[in-house]
Amino acid sequence: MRIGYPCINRSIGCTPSRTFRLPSYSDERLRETVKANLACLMKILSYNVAHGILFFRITSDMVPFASHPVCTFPWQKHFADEFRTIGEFLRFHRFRISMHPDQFVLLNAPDAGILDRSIGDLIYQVQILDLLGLDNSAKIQIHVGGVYGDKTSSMERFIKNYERLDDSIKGRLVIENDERLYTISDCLVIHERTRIPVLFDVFHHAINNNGEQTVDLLAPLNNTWKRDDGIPMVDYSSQQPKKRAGSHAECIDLKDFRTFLQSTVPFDIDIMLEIKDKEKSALAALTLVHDDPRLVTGNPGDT
DNA sequence: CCCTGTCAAGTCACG
DNA sequence: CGTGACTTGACAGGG
Repeated sequence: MRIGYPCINRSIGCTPSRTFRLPSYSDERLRETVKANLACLMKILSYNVAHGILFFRITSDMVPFASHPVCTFPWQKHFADEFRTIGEFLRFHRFRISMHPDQFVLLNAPDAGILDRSIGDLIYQVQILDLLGLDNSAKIQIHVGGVYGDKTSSMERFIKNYERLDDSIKGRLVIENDERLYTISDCLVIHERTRIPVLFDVFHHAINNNGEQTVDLLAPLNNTWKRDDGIPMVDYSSQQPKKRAGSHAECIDLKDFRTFLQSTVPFDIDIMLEIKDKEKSALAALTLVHDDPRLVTGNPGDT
């Protein structure tokens, strides 16, 4: 089991998501931005190793406009050495890595242009993971997409479009339940047809479900991840008290997290903490686990 | 220097 | 019908 946090670190003094406005685009601006983002990523990863945090989500903002027509600069070649170095570091320390395209990536979009742009973005994210030299246990997690007034046909469209994807994308793609439209049961239906692994978002499930109990879902979900996929990834977050249901908490609710961990034994999973204070909550969660090893299967970082 | 409207992209729920 | 929310705020112009 590993514990991780997404994209940025709030205590380290740099961001790996530096960007600029589209009208300011130039190859030079792109080079300096990506260079700074890569340097910051390395800094975050070093911090994570020093603190035993071996699960990390790399931001899709690493290379601004990577899948936009304006970007013709061969950043893949230009930064190949930097990516390789970071990748060696990741493999040496046995990191687990994920990426999460933003809401504009919709594999079941009826609009051909939206689908094209979505696939373009997936190709970009695959390139990042490939340049890092990571195997197919490094995953790209997306939601099923929109409903477009007809859920059944929208799920069919997802399946059809998924099947047409290049194997390099298929090997890394996993689907995640969302908080409004597609539940875990929907994802499992799609899995039956495509064999795509299903990533369990605990928080979304609490808000949007078909009455399934978490404890009953763990085995079926676990089975959707094959050997090459690595152990299942899970997204966990806490409700921000007194805010609308679904808003992410500022810091982790350790009592709730402990209860969740207890319910997952004996399944070995990697847990992404989607909490606003990022590494701070990850450290708190790790401390909890170290103080009570019975909460997890295996040791933190041991898988 | 700080404030804040806006940013490449899409969908849906809510008020 | 405009706005907020989404895995993640940061840029850049104006005061």
